[in-house]
Amino acid sequence: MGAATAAISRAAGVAEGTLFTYFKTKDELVNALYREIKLELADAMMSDFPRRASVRERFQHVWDRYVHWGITNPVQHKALQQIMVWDGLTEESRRAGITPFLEIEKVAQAAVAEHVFLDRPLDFIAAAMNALAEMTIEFMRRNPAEADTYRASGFEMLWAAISRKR
Amino acid sequence: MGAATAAISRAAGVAEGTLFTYFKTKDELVNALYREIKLELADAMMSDFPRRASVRERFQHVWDRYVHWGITNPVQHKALQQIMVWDGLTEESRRAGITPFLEIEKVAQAAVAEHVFLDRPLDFIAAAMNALAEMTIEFMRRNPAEADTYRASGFEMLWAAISRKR
Amino acid sequence: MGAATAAISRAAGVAEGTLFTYFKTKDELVNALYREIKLELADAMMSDFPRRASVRERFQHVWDRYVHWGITNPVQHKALQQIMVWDGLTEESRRAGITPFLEIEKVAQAAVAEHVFLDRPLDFIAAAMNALAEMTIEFMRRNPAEADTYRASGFEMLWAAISRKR
Amino acid sequence: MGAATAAISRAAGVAEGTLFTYFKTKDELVNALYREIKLELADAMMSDFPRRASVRERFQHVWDRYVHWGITNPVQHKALQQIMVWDGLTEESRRAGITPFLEIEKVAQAAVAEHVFLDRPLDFIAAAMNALAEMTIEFMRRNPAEADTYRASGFEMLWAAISRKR
DNA sequence: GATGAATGAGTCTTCATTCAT
DNA sequence: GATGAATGAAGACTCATTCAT
Repeated sequence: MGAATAAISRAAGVAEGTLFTYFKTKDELVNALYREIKLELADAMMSDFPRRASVRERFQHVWDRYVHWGITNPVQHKALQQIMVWDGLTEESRRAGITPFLEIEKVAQAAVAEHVFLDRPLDFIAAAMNALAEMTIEFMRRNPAEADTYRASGFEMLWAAISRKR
Repeated sequence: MGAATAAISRAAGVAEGTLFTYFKTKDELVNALYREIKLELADAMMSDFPRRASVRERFQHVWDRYVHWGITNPVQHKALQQIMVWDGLTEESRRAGITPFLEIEKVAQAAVAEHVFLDRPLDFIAAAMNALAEMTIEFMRRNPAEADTYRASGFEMLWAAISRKR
Repeated sequence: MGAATAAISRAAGVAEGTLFTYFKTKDELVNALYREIKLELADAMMSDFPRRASVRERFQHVWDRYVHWGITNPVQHKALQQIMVWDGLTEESRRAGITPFLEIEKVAQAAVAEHVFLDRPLDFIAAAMNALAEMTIEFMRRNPAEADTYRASGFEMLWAAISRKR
Repeated sequence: MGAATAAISRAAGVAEGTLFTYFKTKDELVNALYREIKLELADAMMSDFPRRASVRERFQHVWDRYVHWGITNPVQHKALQQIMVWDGLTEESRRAGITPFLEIEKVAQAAVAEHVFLDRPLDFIAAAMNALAEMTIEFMRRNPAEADTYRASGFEMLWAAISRKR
């Protein structure tokens, strides 16, 4: 689906048969690709993470890195979106894809404990961030001139959505 | 992709060839399907719309109807998600798919004018609602026992995200 | 195995995809082909069968028709040989392929009852005929000038092998 | 065909590439395998050969060893059957495969000279033995409880087929 | 206008063969 | 000489599309 194995191997710079020495089936390949991209994304988000900054600054860091990665890696970003609505993604891969983001959940956990965030399930908070970031990336891509404005507005929305008012 | 034309025609209760008397290609068919489902969804959201209620009540109405439709129409919802990341969706269809939701944007416009909402692009607000609703539907589907809690929490997030504090 | 689906469809005078509207897999196709050829062979053997002639004459008739069919239908004959040692042939097909030859077994049965044949399992007798006929066909094909001699000698061997001496 | 070179090298306990330092192509390898198995079979048949026994006893010896080898070496036996109907087997290999069996033909030759056998081409006699033995092996394999009966009956058939009556 | 059998380009996958180590 | 990762041609199979009925 989406990409033919011929296209994938071409993109990877290997022969078509080579893919199948590493992955038994295309499904397996796509699942592995999903985890790989998720890891890359997590790396991008967590590098230079300001562990001692305020909750808001830490979230802002993660947000900025996320949307920046989305803009500068359009191919991977597009692939990720398509894989996420694909039927062949295993529950196992889905779980594995979340793992690298647990650091972020920990920050959220602390924020809930400190009454900075409303008391909501952590994965729900993480998913909200994800959803708003994806939608913000889309607007940034379509309107590059206003990209910075969208990035800032998007984060304001997120912060308002998850933090305790006042 | 995703569904073969053979499956689509079977689901539609017509012969395989018949599809192609109405649509020149499958791409055209999928684009039409997209608009069709979007219309259904808009209908579901706007029926019984409380035109005279408060901004918050009107948004709550729309939100509740949206997530309810997503839960009760899983097939269409899934199709929609897949079509939205599909390469063949035309810009024209995308625009047409938004049209039925202009009513909602009008409400948002009024809310901005009345300083109920922050001053943001209306389509950005609409997209935020969409993104949060999709993510909420996902949680409701995976955790039916807590569906109502998620629906309410999701709306609180949305409202906090777009409304002016205090 | 042996023949590619491309070759089979070409031989059948249809497009490659057409095969798969009639058979779900190649295995299924080959199994069907096996039964088909077996039926043809049985037809060839049993047409003009001299139901009232002596046991020997009836066996001679069957023998002559068999080796003649093998010589004049080399493609089908070769296919049959290859399918018979193929792993994908189902037990069901094997049984179905034998059915048209039950008439011959009936003759053998009568011959056993009349003490014309030695008292051996009927399928063993039939298999002996089959084995000797196949080997005879091979010699006839390799040495067309002596074909008639081989056909006659082959039958003498068979008759000696299965009939009661003197 | 039937077995991939990967499987063959695994069975042989060598690396995939190693096969091709000994054989230029798979065809060549299979041809060599054919001769190898034929040699093994000939060895099995001719060991303890009772050179001074009667013609019948010598044939019986060969027959017993043949069917015994077929039963106890199912893999090689199956391979042999498949190679024999395979298109790539060279005429040269076919001839070479027969060579180890010339000893048997010599016995048959003597038997013809002594008027024990009917006057038929020696290779025709050998082929008949082969054909009946193969078919007998099949019955023995499918019905192990009656294996000895089939082996004896099979030989009786063979002897009747090739020896001069009375 | 509706049908569905037939088509063949395109897809995933296998496997004999090569070659750098 | 041995290895096994890499290759790509060839194989089985799918599916959007056509067209005679």
